[in-house]
Amino acid sequence: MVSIKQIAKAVGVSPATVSNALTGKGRVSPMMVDRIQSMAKDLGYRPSLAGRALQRGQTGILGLVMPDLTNPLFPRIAQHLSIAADSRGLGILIGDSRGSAEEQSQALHRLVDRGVDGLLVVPQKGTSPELQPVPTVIINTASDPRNDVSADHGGGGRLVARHITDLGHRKVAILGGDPVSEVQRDRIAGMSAEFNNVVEARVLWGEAGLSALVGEIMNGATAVLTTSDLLALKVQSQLTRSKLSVPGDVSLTGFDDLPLATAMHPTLTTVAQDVKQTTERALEIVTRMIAGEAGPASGETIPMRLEPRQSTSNPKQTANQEETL
Amino acid sequence: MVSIKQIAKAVGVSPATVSNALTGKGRVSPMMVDRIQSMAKDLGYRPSLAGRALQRGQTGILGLVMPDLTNPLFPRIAQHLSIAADSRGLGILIGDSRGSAEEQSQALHRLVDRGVDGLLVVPQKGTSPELQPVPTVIINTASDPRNDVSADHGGGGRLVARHITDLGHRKVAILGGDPVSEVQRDRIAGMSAEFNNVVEARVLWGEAGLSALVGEIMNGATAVLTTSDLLALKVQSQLTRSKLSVPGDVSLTGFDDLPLATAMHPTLTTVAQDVKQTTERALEIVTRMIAGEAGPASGETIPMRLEPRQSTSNPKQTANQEETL
DNA sequence: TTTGTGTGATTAAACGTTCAATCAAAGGAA
DNA sequence: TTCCTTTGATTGAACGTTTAATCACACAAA
Repeated sequence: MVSIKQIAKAVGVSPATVSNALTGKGRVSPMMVDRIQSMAKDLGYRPSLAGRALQRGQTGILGLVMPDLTNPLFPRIAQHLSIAADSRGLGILIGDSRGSAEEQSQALHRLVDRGVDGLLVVPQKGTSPELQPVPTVIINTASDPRNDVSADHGGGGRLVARHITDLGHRKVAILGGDPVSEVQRDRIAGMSAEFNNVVEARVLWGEAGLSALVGEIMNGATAVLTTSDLLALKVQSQLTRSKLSVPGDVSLTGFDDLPLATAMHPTLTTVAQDVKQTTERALEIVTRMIAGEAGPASGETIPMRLEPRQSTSNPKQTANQEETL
Repeated sequence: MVSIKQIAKAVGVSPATVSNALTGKGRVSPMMVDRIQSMAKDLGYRPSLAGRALQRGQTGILGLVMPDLTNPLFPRIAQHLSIAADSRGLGILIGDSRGSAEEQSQALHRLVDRGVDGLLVVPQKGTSPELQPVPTVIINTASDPRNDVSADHGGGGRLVARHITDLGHRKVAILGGDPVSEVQRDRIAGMSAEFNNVVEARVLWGEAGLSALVGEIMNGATAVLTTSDLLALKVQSQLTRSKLSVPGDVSLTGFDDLPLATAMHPTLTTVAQDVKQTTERALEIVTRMIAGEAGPASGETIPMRLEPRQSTSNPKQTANQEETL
């Protein structure tokens, strides 16, 4: 490994001058800067991040903690974050909360011990990660008071709900995976708010809810709104087994716009979140915090986007629909 | 931040002794070790990884480069790797090849510049990542001469093929996503080898292949084997549109056992890879290389596992089946 | 007594970088 | 000339850790 000293010796100058020339900080003559830079290139100089980290007290590394790395959104978050990060010369170290609050806390500690300059945390559902000694941005949902930036899950819920309302549905079922999740609660709250009292909506949760669905439909529900695409796929399976077709007998919506949403038949109406924008904002906030320019939770929210596809249509005319129009 | 010096001062001893006591290296009296350790705990001492990295020339960080972080397998790889890594006190820095060979090379460079001690690379399909100045383990597939460890994709192909053969199918279609992918080619090669000449198998690729599928079935094919679960879902959509049912009219198989495989209806027969074992072996190999104990590509292969589910069954009796039994 | 052998601790340098403080030289103004 | 300012470079310390070399001392053997 070639160091600053070697360049200094090769050019016949002091290490400090080399450092100054390379970082553009002190006072160095233009011609000397040239000589040093080209010599650095010739020798294939790569600054030692370790040396720099020690001196500056910053590693240039950010920690990313997710509730569960098998989260279907993780790939997209990781990708955008990774791209945005290395355009700023930062690295992303991963940490997995493995589904529990204690593991989450340990993951945070490990990253802090590694000397990360900042943390990006998607909290374990239902938990509020303990405060760490480094700048931390929390990506969760609007209703979390600690939330720094997130998709507008409530708004997303309103979007699908409005879509379903516009199509003429007046009685629907809403299916969530786990009521502990603030994100899912916000999505459902958005739906409910939009439905207000023009649409009758029954909220169901988890496996029990999944089983209860067919009953709801027999009872007159003409659409099922879920809080995730995978859940929607499960619902579709359930419906198929009960000889109910989508969207013929019942309309169906998901959330997140995973790859499977367009692979399904019918393609799934869902709500997409702008992961790119969210992660970029998160990164901006955390770098700003690191620079010491920022304060507490800003709580911004990025709009979601409805992706209307084949799985939603007008409701089949039944006895329950007489009041429509 | 509390450093070794502060502990030294607090205990009234030299920094070197503290270092020795904490790492158990030099000669320190047992009682002194006790005093130092408890003082370290009291003060909340955390060793500076930067300082250590500078002195030892090792960062304790590994780089993980994937062809595309949105790869559906990435979450599982990242998770198991992350867990296995931090049980050894290592960190995982992520890099994204973003679908191109050049980006892959840049990602590798960035990680090397960051001072990673080793690299774990899932190569961009069809490429062979350039040699890096740090120990690198390549996770690809058996037919790649540079492969260090991977799932036995060929064996997986043989597994499904045998399953389909055992069920009595004698004419099938195989659908791959992209012939450039060595993994997919190996999977298909395994299928073909197993089918040998007892089952007639037509190999199709990509979107064109997807469209040609129905024709193949009209032509007597009773099963469709794909190289990925998502592809299988697409096939099912296509079949549904053509009023063909799974597995009634045609059996269907996937690959990888993604979450969607059990959410579908019917649940998808697929082949699971033991990501945990693969990543653990990869980690073991790379740490061994770093310790200087290992040589060139070992090329091990981890067996895959068939997951028989509802999407496969005996073929429907048709004119083409008269030779069966 | 001298010589030798452990034992437990210290010293000092090194890893590569940065940065404040310092210095030498040159040029301009008085 | 002397004094001041500017420019371009150097010195030296510091970040926190590790480690080889050294040292002081006690105790046993000669």
